[in-house]
Amino acid sequence: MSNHETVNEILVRLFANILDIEEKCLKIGEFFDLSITEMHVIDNIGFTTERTMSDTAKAVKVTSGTLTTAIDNLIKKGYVERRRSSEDRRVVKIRLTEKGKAAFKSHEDFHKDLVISALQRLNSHEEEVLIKVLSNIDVFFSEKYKFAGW
Amino acid sequence: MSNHETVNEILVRLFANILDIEEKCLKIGEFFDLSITEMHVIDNIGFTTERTMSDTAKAVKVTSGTLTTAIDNLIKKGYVERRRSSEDRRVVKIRLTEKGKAAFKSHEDFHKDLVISALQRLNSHEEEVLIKVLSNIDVFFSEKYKFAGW
DNA sequence: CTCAATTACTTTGATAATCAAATTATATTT
DNA sequence: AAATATAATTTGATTATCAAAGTAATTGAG
Repeated sequence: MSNHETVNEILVRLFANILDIEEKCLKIGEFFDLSITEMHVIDNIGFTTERTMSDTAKAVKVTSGTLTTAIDNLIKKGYVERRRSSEDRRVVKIRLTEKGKAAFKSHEDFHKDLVISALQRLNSHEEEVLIKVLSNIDVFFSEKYKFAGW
Repeated sequence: MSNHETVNEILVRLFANILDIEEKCLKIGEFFDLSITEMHVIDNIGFTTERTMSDTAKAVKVTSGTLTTAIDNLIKKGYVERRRSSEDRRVVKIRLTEKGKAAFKSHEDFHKDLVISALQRLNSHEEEVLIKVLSNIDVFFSEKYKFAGW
């Protein structure tokens, strides 16, 4: 098997596993009532004082209708607060509650832990190779993105 | 910025975009009537002479009920063939049609492009290092999160 | 050799995530 | 003041998914 095939195979498997692990870890943790999708919305809102629905929808790449229902659920579960802007009453501002912030931190920690674990056994030369490759992939995707249209 | 932060940052961005990009690339190509999920099923069936529903369901990590409906649709769209095994009549064997094989190849090309980009600017020594690094991470994840294989 | 248990798959009934299009309320422009 | 544009929500649909129930075929224990 060529290097290319090997790398492809491992990358595909890694990608599939990481998503799976993230989901499973979420389900057994404190914030088990959040789906991956909801966690990513929380992640995106982050610690910003307040942000609008439109900004958030654009950032997480869903329609505003989809975000409305996502936020409805997150409010029901106590992770997010919503209020109308007084400057422009069409605008709705959202932000994380304390519980939402806790979930954010927990998710952040999970990521940190994953990366630390993954890099633990690498010497600095190996780390550099890995970073080079990740950057290349990153560039590949931004190129693709450009033409994939938006 | 530390290596850890760099890796984390790139990984987060990569993960946020990868499915999205793959989806967009799919939609503008010849096989626009396939969803990402369906393409992954096709990818998994591959060029095997024939495989069973159970094997495939396990490999793509969905229940057999979910796979049944996925395969129903792929058959409707002409990508997959299904027949009962004559040795054991409980077993259903599936395989790609010619159209399915064409879709498989197209998806494979996308991945090849990705890997070629990823390996750009690496010399053969670095390629070896990369494979070692990726393999380690891969093994590490399957070990550490074995429990996630519930 | 038979029938209870197991296996392989499909069906059913439910939920979550998503979109496009219609709707509502507000702001801006002409 | 009326027409247009914007921000968000609602509506109606689709797709992916699961768990549990159902069906058909095979295996194995007595």
